[in-house]
Amino acid sequence: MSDHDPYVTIDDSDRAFWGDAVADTIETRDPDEPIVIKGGVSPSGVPHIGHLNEIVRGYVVAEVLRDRGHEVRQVFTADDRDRLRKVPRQLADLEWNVVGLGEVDAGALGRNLGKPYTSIPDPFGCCGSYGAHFTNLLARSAELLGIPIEVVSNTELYAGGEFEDVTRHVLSNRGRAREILADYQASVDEGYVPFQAECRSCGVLTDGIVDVDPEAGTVAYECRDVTVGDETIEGCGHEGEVTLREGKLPWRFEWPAQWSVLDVDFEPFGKDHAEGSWPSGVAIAEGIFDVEPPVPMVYEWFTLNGDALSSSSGNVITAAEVLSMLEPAVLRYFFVKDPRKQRDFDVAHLDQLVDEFDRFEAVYFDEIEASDEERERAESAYPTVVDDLRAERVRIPYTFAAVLGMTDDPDLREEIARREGHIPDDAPEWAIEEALARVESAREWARRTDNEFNYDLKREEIPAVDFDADTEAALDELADFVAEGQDGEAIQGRIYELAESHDLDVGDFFAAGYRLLFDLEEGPKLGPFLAKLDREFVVDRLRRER
RNA sequence: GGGCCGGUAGCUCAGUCAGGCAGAGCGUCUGGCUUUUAACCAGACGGUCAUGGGUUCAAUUCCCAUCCGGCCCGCCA
Repeated sequence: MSDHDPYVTIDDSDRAFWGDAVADTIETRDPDEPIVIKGGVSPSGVPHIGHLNEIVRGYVVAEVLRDRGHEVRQVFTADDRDRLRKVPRQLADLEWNVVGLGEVDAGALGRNLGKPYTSIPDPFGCCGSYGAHFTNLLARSAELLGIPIEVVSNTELYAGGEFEDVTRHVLSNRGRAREILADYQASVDEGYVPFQAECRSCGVLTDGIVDVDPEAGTVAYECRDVTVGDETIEGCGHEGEVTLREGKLPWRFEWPAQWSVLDVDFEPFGKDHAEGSWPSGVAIAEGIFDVEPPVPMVYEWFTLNGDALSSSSGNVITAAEVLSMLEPAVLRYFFVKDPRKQRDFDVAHLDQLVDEFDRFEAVYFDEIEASDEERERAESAYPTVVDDLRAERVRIPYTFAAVLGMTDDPDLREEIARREGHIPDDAPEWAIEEALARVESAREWARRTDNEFNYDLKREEIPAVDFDADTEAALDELADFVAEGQDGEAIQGRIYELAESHDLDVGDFFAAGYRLLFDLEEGPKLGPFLAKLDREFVVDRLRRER
């Protein structure tokens, strides 16, 4: 079975970039074109960045293969005929507004446990079903990242008949199917039938199969209780018959069936599948469907801010939220890193991720020193994270962008960025525009994490202040000094002098300044900051006039 | 209980496949700016490579055991 160890695809390669390792393995198989790359997830609730592994890991490999001249199809199966097992705590509308269950009809959802996602009404009423709603959000996540995928609904594969032959084939060979699966699952017994029927009476997917006639294409069932985790969903007891299109294969068979029907050449999957579904899937693909399993790749799971991603506990972050704080290219870059490592998506330290990306980019353009290893990785990985390779692009360091975010005047932002040397004189217009777009992202990051960059210049209205006479006198003198057009360092020095000459504590005097500008006790280095704001405003504000 | 993956500086991570002086960025500290607050420049500090054994001239790297985080053997990125 070592031939199908899903870890060796990357482990056994000497490539610096895992995407090359996978692409090499795929090429070794000499697959027909277009090469098919698949991912898939149950549309069970709000999609988070963990789910994006199923899309972005495949995309990275697709891009490497395309760079090598191959034609590639990236399909994504919405495994939407799976059962709703539990009611999620949170949902999201199509605009990514996360809402608690109380805001929708939770009772209605609770009554749908055990039914396929696509048989449950959309709680928001905007899509054809619960499944369609969350598949829609998954598709939108891909779109936000600029990744083209073909979304395939499992439900449609069954209902439309594309899955009928494989389903019949499994049922015709159910004895053998049972034997193979029993090697991997202790619970498989003599009476096991690899099919779940959608009860005509209550709609629950039942395992209570009493008879099958593959040739006629019918399955007789009795709607028994279904055990899902530690919950039991009551069956209604109805006895009836369905066609092969009105139910589904259990996951262990459905996955290899997808490989067969969709002709899958490569599929990345989470570590949860590495030792369960994957080996049994390989055996079923070879022993039942007589197809070669795809090239496998295991990815480790992410944590978010140090804790497990968990829909039920609410520790999730969506693509939309992430992309409010950084560019799509940076998020893609996160997925270009080694899939074998457990990785934390740390919102508090997003600046480090962005800095790392900037460096990665600079290595690609040969602008900084780097090891051969780093260079080799950037060479083939960078083109998968950006759409256009443009050496003239401009990147303002993320934390500096956060500083610029303290003011919302776009011209001032650009002026400061230029003065500090973060925008070259000959930078093209598009590059400046994109560079300054990062300011909005960094601002949002500062706001969300409420970190040391979260200063909000109170430009519109002066904060409520109450200074003593000495402080007021010193502020007036500082205003006069600023009015003369002094530079930042001079203003900084003057602040000290004024504090001393008016017998004020230096710290208190600085705090007065921060209070006037930000309604806070501390802030960025005051002199240079004052020098960078428009002078009239600063002078008026120091005089407490507006 | 059996098995699989991960653990490298305060933080985020390279490096381990193929054994050969322990790496980067950020943070911290120091100095520069004639005077506490850096978004600038220069420099320094920082590690028992989770722990303990073993193999080897040499181990972060290979082997064994243990600890920690997570996963699989029931469903689920």
